[in-house]
Amino acid sequence: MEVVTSDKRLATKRALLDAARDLVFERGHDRISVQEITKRAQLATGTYYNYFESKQEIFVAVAEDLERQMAKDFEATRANIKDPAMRVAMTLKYYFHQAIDNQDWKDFTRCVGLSDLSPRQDAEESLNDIEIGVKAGRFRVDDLHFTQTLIDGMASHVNDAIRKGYIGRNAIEYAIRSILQMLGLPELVSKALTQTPLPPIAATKRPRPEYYEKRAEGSNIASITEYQQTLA
Amino acid sequence: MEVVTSDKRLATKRALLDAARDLVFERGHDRISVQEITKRAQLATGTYYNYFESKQEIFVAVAEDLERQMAKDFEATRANIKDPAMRVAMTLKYYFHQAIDNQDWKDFTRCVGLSDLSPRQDAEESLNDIEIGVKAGRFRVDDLHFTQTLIDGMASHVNDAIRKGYIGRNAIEYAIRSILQMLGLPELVSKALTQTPLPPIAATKRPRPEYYEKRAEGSNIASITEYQQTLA
Amino acid sequence: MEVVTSDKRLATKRALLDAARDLVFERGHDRISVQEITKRAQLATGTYYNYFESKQEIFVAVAEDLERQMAKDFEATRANIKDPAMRVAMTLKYYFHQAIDNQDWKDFTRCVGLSDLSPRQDAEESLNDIEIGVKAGRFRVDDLHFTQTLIDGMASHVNDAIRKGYIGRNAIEYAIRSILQMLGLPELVSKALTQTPLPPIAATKRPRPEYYEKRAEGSNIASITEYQQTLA
Amino acid sequence: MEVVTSDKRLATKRALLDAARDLVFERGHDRISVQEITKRAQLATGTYYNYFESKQEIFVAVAEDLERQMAKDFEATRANIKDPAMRVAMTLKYYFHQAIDNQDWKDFTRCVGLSDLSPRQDAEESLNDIEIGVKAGRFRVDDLHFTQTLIDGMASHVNDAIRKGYIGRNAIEYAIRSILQMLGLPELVSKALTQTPLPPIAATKRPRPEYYEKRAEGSNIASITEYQQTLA
DNA sequence: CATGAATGAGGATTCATTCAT
DNA sequence: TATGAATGAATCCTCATTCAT
Repeated sequence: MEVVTSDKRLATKRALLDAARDLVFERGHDRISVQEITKRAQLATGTYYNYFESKQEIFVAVAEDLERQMAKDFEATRANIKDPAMRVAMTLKYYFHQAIDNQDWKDFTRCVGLSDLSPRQDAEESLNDIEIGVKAGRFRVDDLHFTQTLIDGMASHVNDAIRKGYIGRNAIEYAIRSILQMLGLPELVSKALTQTPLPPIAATKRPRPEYYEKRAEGSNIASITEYQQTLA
Repeated sequence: MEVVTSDKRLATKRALLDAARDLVFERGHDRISVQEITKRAQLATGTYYNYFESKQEIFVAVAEDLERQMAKDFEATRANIKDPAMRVAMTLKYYFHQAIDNQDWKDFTRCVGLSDLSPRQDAEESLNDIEIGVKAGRFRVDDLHFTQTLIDGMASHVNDAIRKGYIGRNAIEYAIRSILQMLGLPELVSKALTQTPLPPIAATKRPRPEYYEKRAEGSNIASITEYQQTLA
Repeated sequence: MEVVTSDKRLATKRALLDAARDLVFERGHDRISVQEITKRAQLATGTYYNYFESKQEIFVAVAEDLERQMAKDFEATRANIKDPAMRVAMTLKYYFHQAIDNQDWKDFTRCVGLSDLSPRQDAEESLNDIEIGVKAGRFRVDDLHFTQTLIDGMASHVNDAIRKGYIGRNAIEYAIRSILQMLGLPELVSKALTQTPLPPIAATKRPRPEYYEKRAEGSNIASITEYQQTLA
Repeated sequence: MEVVTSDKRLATKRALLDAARDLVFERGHDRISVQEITKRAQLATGTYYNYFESKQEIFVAVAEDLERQMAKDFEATRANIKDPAMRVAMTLKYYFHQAIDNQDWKDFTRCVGLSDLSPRQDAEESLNDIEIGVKAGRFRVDDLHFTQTLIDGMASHVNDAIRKGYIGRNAIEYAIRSILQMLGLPELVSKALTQTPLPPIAATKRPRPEYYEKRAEGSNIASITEYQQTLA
């Protein structure tokens, strides 16, 4: 309705979003009710429906938050990739791996019944990436918008198939290579770009139990002896 | 209570179990009600509670079914492993990989809120394996029962940590090696056994969409071109 | 159906009755199901309906058991009362007091929703008592049967009113006196008989907590000091 | 939570409470369902659970209502008792007798499975009474709060024992006397206070059948002749 | 916009009763 | 007769959603 969205409105919405997210992460097992969310956010039940049309909607919004966080984590790395083709390749790789490895994302979406959702690059940004590649003469694309949508659909589909176990994770490489070829890159170039490893990206993580935190810093394997000690 | 369980009783229980399993696999997204299960099984609502004490109970029972299926799939392979230590190693490996890769198991347990459950070897069988190893002089173990429980707990714990993303899948190898050492095998032997690859095991699969079925037989990667065709 | 009732049939019925009675006295608070009764009696659910037409019916039957027990407790005392008028007076008094003071009766009937029921003398026996009185020239009654029914109804009504608190317990005396006059005794005689105290009658009691048991034997008041000790 | 409770909220709660109470008094025999209560109160089923957490809870609340009514009935009488010791004695006597003789209380609590509940003086008021007595030098008490709780527990215990038929009603006198002595009054004084009869207190009664109503005004015994007329 | 009372459909569970074997 | 599986209505309770204030 309003183009201008007051600070207060934003704050209230933020409170609801945070409440929803925290509740899911705190007690993932249980069903979470709108009443609980509003209570947690210190708001009246009815207020919820001034911001979201249904219960499910807030969970989608939280997922978008998580997606934005991923984008932010990746931002600096992205900025350093000058070659448009490499940027597209790395971005694809990043989101594919997030879909498989980002524990917060997986926990959250599973918990709220959005298991089918894949994190994806912002459409505008993606479009931009392709356009830049085209302008730089690296890509050959007839319809920018359609191409972007196509890539999006492919990625979503591949993630789905991996999740369901129909195909293995190596499908990611094939998918990226195929997309690059589709954008007009020669086969060998596509292959090379695809094989380039993703630089390490520091994820903004939610707190984990201390023990594993330490592990994660060094080798990510804890000795069995230590495991045994935690079995008490 | 009763030692004698009539055929009819077994048939009804089977009908309920099948109905529950099928419903979960067919529409994993939604919550499944007892009413739906009994309707599907062509029974009255109340009948359910002659067989299970709560709604959750049937899901545990279905999980046990899946576990039994895994055991059956592995049976022939197991029988061919003569060395007790190798048999223990391979069995551990099998169940570890099932926990991570068996899609039916993962789908099902996630869907019914049993995500924490790990498939595990039958306790009796496991005990037997250890005992045989001891008698053959391969293992040195003081308390058979306790050792079995310990291994079970460790496996469960490792699976849990992997699922939560705290550690990587390579923890499996460490876990198996550590267990073997714990059983008294020398380090080098443990390592060697651990690294022996698991022979291919034909899983009894539930039907998949046709397309992926074909894929699965040959290379397990479908070309992107084909993917695109499925995007309609 | 059968005039001959086999021993087995009687035994089964007795098992059901005992199970029902015991369950009520053991956990008076809760609702008791037919399933529980049969389980306790080591019988199948369906068997119940070979003996009783509805769930409520068994409770009525148990109440009749308790009534029979009262009759038995009173039997010896009754036998010693030679005067027919006195016997009627004392019998009335006995049952009136049982209705008010017999704790088992009160607990049981309340618990199974039969609070309105009053214990009463067996109709046949009552009729007999009146007839004897008539034959001995003490009573003047036109219609024996009707008179018996009338007395029964009056007693039931008085008990009801006392239970509901509409009238006090002294109504019992008035009731008895009125009944005796109704049977044709002169006012003074009626009064005298009514005022004769009921001899002490040893009730067959179900076990009580030990502490109160001891009390009941001596004075029926325990000192407050002792009470306080039980408050821990 | 909320200090402010809207009028509407109070009205709805009152409607539920009244509906529950009336249903119990009207058809004490039957089980009463939440649906029936809400229907009677002209509300939706779910509304009930905005006011009470469980079915049982409303019955406790109604009992508290009845308790408040008792307190109100006794208020004027209490106010006229100047001596703190006498006030405590009379108050104890009042509630003891209510526990035994208040038909509404007994009917209600029995019917809803709260038979073990005893009506009791408001804790705050009771505490106050003791404190006044202490300040006036009539009582000697170390710990006001604890003493109040102790008295409460004793009363509850005595009522329970009377209800179960373990002891007679004369236990009340012993109980009161003992409590007074416990508060530091000399034996003779305690005895004297205990024996003081409770002044007549007009109870706020729910409507009774007309016949008994008239009775209650004069002698509380109706002649048997009249009884017979009601037997039709 | 915020509020929170009201709603009523939906879901888990119990249990009196029936009936084929 | 005994059995016990099957039934389905009844009941408690939850919660997404609406709406008057």
